[in-house]
Parts: sequence; C-alpha cells; structure tokens
Amino acid sequence: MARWEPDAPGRLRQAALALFDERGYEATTVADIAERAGLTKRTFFRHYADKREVLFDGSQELLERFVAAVIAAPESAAALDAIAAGLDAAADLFEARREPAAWRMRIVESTPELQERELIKLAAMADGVTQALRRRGVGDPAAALAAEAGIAVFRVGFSRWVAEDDRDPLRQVLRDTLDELRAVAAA
Amino acid sequence: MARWEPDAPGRLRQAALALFDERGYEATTVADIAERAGLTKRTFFRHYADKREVLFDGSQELLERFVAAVIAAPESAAALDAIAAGLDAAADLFEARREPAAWRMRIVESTPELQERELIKLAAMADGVTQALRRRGVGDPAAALAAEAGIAVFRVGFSRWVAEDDRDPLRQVLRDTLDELRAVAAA
Amino acid sequence: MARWEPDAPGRLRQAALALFDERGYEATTVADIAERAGLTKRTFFRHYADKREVLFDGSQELLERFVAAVIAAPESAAALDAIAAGLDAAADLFEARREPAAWRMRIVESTPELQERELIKLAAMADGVTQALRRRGVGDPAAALAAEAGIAVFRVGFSRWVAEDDRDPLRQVLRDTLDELRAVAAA
Amino acid sequence: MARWEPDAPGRLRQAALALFDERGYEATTVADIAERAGLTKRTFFRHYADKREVLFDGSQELLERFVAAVIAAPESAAALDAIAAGLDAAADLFEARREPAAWRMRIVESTPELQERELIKLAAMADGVTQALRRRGVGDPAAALAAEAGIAVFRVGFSRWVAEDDRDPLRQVLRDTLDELRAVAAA
DNA sequence: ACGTCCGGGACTCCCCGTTAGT
DNA sequence: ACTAACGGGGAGTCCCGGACGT
Repeated sequence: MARWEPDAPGRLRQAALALFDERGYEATTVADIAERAGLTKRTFFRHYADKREVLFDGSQELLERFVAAVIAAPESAAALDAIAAGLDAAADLFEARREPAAWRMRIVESTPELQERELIKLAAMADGVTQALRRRGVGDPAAALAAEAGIAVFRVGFSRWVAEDDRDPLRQVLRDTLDELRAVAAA
Repeated sequence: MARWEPDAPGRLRQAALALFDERGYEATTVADIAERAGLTKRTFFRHYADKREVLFDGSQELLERFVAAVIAAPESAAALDAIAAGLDAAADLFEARREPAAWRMRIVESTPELQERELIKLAAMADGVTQALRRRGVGDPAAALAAEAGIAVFRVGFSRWVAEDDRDPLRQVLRDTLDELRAVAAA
Repeated sequence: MARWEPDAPGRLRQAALALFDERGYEATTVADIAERAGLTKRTFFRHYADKREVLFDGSQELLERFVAAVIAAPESAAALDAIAAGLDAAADLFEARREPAAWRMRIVESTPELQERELIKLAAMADGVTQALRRRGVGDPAAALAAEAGIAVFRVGFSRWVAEDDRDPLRQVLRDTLDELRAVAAA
Repeated sequence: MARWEPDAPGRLRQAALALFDERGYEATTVADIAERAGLTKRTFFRHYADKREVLFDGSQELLERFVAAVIAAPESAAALDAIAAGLDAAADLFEARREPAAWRMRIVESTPELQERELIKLAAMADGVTQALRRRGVGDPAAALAAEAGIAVFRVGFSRWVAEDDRDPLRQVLRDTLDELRAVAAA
C-alpha cells in the first residue's frame, strides 16, 4: 500500500488543465493547481520546470517522431520529401485528438507567455530536424531552411486543420500545405 | 529647467546594456539597472513592459520597414519577390551595425527567456508580412507560407552574416539564402 | 468654450461604477477608470482620495442629515427617540433608490477592502451622533452607547430592507428594528 | 539542528512592534521589519497577509472565546445575558495586560488604515456572536442586534478602561457599560 | 483644473534552494 | 524516492502622492 496516491505528475496535469479550462491560464496559480491535486507547490515544480510546461508535455514525443521519420526516409528522398515523411509522422499523433488539440491551441493563443513557449518548442523541433537532415547529407544552409520551412508547413497546416469543421485528415492537410509551399517557392 | 534629467528610457537602456555586458543578462536585476540610470524600478517598468523588452527596442521598426517594403513592391512581383524586397529593407537596418548586432545575438542566445521573446517578435513579423501579402492579393495559405519562409530566410541568413568575418553585406547574404530556399523547394 | 469637458468627478464616478458593474471592483484599476473617463490617473486622485472613495460619495450627506435630525429632535425626547428621528431622516435618503442601494451593497460586500471603508464611515457616523447627543445633554457613556446602537439599527434594518422584495418602506423597517432593539435590551 | 532560527512569525512580530513603537506605524516599511528580524520581505508576507495583520494576531482568539462563552451560557439566559458572559470571557484576555493594550490602541487610533482593520475584526466578532445567539434560539433580527450591541459595549467599555488610571477591572467596566446600555434602551 | 513624469511602498506570483520525515 | 515545511529572491502590478508646467 503506497504512502501517497501515485502518479503525482498526472494528477497535477489533470488539475492544471481543469483549472485552465475553468478560469483561464492566467487566473490560475501554481498554488491552486497543487491544492486541487492534493500536493504542494514545491512538488509541482519537481515535476514541471515551470507553470507553462504542464501544457507542453507531449512536445518531446512530437519532436522525436518527426526527427525519426526524417531520418528513416528513403535515402533517395530529397530534403523536402524527408520533411514530408516527418509531417506524416507528426500528423498521426493528433489525428484522433482534434478536439483536445483545438482546446489547447485556444489556451496557448490566449496568452503571450504560452505562445513564447510554443514557439521555442517549435524552434527546438526545427533544430532537431536540421540535424537530422544534415545526417542525411543535406548541406548547411539548405538543411536549416528546409527544416524551418517544414515547421512552417506544420504550423500553418495544423491551425487550418484545427480551425475548420468537416475537414480532411491532418495528414492530408499537411501534404496539401507542403504542396502550396512548393508552389509559392516556384512562382 | 527640467526637474529630472531627460530621456529616462534612453538612460535605462544604456544602463541595461552596459550591465548585461558586464555581468550578463541574468545576473542583472531591474533594480540594478534603475539604480545605474539614477531612477527607480517603478520607472523602468513604466517605459519597458518587462526586463526583456529593453533588448527589443528596435524590433518594431524592423517589422514596419519589412512590411512597408513588401507592400511597396511592384504589383507584378510574385509573393517571394515581394518578400525579397522586404529582406532588402530589413538588411539596410543592420548593414552598418554588425558588431552590436552580433553582441546582441550572443546575449539573446545565452538565455531561453530571451530566445522566447525573440521568437515571438519574429512571429509578429511573420504575421505582419502575411497581412501585407494578403493586401497584395496573395491567397490564404500561400501568404502565411511565404511570410514564414521569408522570416526563416531572415533568421538563417542573419545568423550566417553575424557568424562569419570578412563577409558579404547582409543584403547579399539574405538574397543568397532566399535563392537556397527556392532551390530546396524545387528539388 | 471650456478647455476640458466639465464635471470631471462626475465622469470619473460614472466610469468607475460602470466598470465595477462590468468586471467587478477588484478587476478594475484606477487607470481603467481614468481612461474611460478620458482623464488621467492623477486627476482621479485629485478628486477622490482613493479608489474606494468613489463608492462613498454620499456618505457625508448621510452623516449630516442623521446628525441634524438628532439635534433637531424635540428637547423632551430621550436619547433613543432622538436617534429615531435621525433614522427617519437617513431613511428618506434611500427610500426612492432601493435598487442602486442594493447594487452598491453587493459590490461592497464582495470585497473586504470596501467593507472596511464602509465600517469606518459608519463609525464616523456613530461619532457624529455621539457628539450630537452630548449637545443634547446626554451623559458620557450613554451618548456613545445610544449612538452605536442607533448605527447598529441602521445597518441591520438597512440590509433587511435591501434583501427582501415587496417590503415596507425603509423608514418603517428601521422603526421596527429599533423596537426590536428595545425589546432585546429589556428582556 | 535547524537551518534557520526558529519562529519566524514571532520574530517578525517582535520586530514590527518595536519599530512601530520607535518610529510609528506608517514610517515603518515591511522591508524594515523583515530586515530587523533577519528575514526577507517575502517571508513577512508568508506569515502575515499584510502589514496590518501583525497588530491583529490575537483577534481570532478573542473572537473564539467570546463566542464560546456565549454558547456556553445557561440555557435560561436571555440574549443580552449570554452577551454578558461573552464580555466576561473577553475581559479576562486583557485584564492583566492593560499597558500593552493601551499602547496598541494608541497605534491603531493613529492611523485610519488600522482603524479600518480593527473595525472589520469587530464586525467579524459581531457576526460570530450573531451565529452563536441563533444557535441559542434567538430570533433573526434580535440576534444581530444583540450581537452588535454587545460589541458596542465592548468598544465603549474597553476604551474607558484603557483611558483611565486607577480603574476598576475591565470585567467590571464592561458590566457597568452593559447596564448603561440597558438603561438607555429602557428610557 | 488638468497633464506629465517620477518616486516609492505594498503585495503577488513564479521559481528555486535546503532540511527533515516517511 | 517522494513529500512536506520553511525560506530566499527577483519580476511585475497596483495604489497613491509630489513637483512642475499649461
């Protein structure tokens, strides 16, 4: 029999999301979250580096899958084709969870503080993808540019997918968006 | 005869930059900055929304020039050509100040807090450019994609320009980088 | 032609009450009030000693009328009868404005800060009434006790009047409440 | 072995009272208090909700004793007799500490800010006593009126006791004051 | 009478340490 | 290993007031 309820991080996360939903991110303090989870503030910070991180739990997995797919792309694939594989992999993480993704996006967009964190996570993804492309032999400015472009496609496509009802699957939206990018660059 | 020394924001900015240089961004408190400027913490926050903003004084002007140039580009220019005009205008702001730009970049890159702010400023630029392209008649996903790509070119090109000695002018580096992007997208 | 719109205090008061109603007292800053009134924070404080005072505009008049009625009571009247006259006079100030009084009461009760101010205004009334009774020849502890009791009757009666619909006039409620007090003290 | 000196709240309280005595309440800042106690401002606010609270440490106990005595009064006692029992209990808390009580009263009366806090504490006592009387079966307006009257007796009696040298015990003064109130109400 | 600029204290929140207990 | 309790410390917001100019 455990001395404490198990899964402190999970309970903190649940409490946090519930409170963000009820009264908004800014109106929620870390003390509130900890109290609802039956824990202390100190414990919150042991599990999450800061108040924002509780909303960015999955970002590491996203990065890893994207990067892995880029690396795993056929050797013959061009930079942007490897990116396309990464986008497919990323899409699969959200395909079945459009509603929670939309909710999270609304919260993040409501607060500059959270947008900043979102952007730095995406920048980390771009960095990761840049390295992956380099490992594939893509040259120096090209790798970074392709990675940044890929992230841009992800952002733009993702927000289109979230915004519209009765939409194609995310995978499809991202592919279409990538095609748009190619068209823009070719013009 | 004035009751106070004039130009409080300017003095605060000077004091802040000097202290960031001497002991680093994180080791400098707002109270330190205010004291060196002969003012109080309260006055610092009256002129800068937060401690970071003092390092982002010029970003509004950068945005405006970039956007203005995009809008002013010849009607016949394609999206990415308008972006190229914006990049030229942006380059002109830094051409003569490479050393301070490099210094600022080192400070920003030393602290995640500052990188976050940098990214959100660039995101605001992307937004501004997106609007500008829409006003030029560029369609909906295309405008956002071209704008994001343009900002990516700016970031990648700028850091190349800053990193290397004996370099081409920024204007040239940005043009080359944009060409690289076109090449990547065409592959 | 005036250089400014006239009646700054009135506009500030209107703006304040509107904002308190829209978003609550605590969520409203003095800067918000001043802005809505088209004035500056500094001007707000020139007219109201602090943010709370805007809700206590009428309290001076209330005090004066109460005290005047106590002094004007027939020479033969006992202390508590003079108080009764004061309560009548006080009642007349609110009789026709039950709804605004109820609104104000809800706001005041929502915030300890405001309750404190309310209490000190009532204490000032008690002081004023104490002096008035002394001028009528009432002895030393008796005057203070009668005054405090009178204010208690006012508070208790007023909140009963505000709370219930289809109610007797305030004047009547206060008289009934005063009778209750007499009964309690006689028991 | 402890990492810090123990009893932070006690040390803060001592420091605060000493400084209030030396230079007055308003001329003392929270930073001053914390410094003298060898702690930080932040720690002060962890133990006292605001600067005033340090002067109202005992008020909770006063309330509790008063209320307990009211509840414990013989079933046969009328409302005002139960109040009398409460006043006796309250008196016992101060009987042996007239000098500190007088000192505290001078400080409180020197500052409106503190008077406001004092009044709200007394209002909380009145509320508590009202509930207690209701639990004894006292009816609705009567309970509130008796409670308010009891607090009024406490205030008036207490300040008489504090003001005069060579005085009866507080218990006696409060009883006399209560009798005065009965007399006033009977007239 | 009003605006502008600034000082300055109170107070909240985030985030991070250490110690000790279980 | 995980938690609670206590404390440090900086960022940031708000209230309020003073000096000066128009």
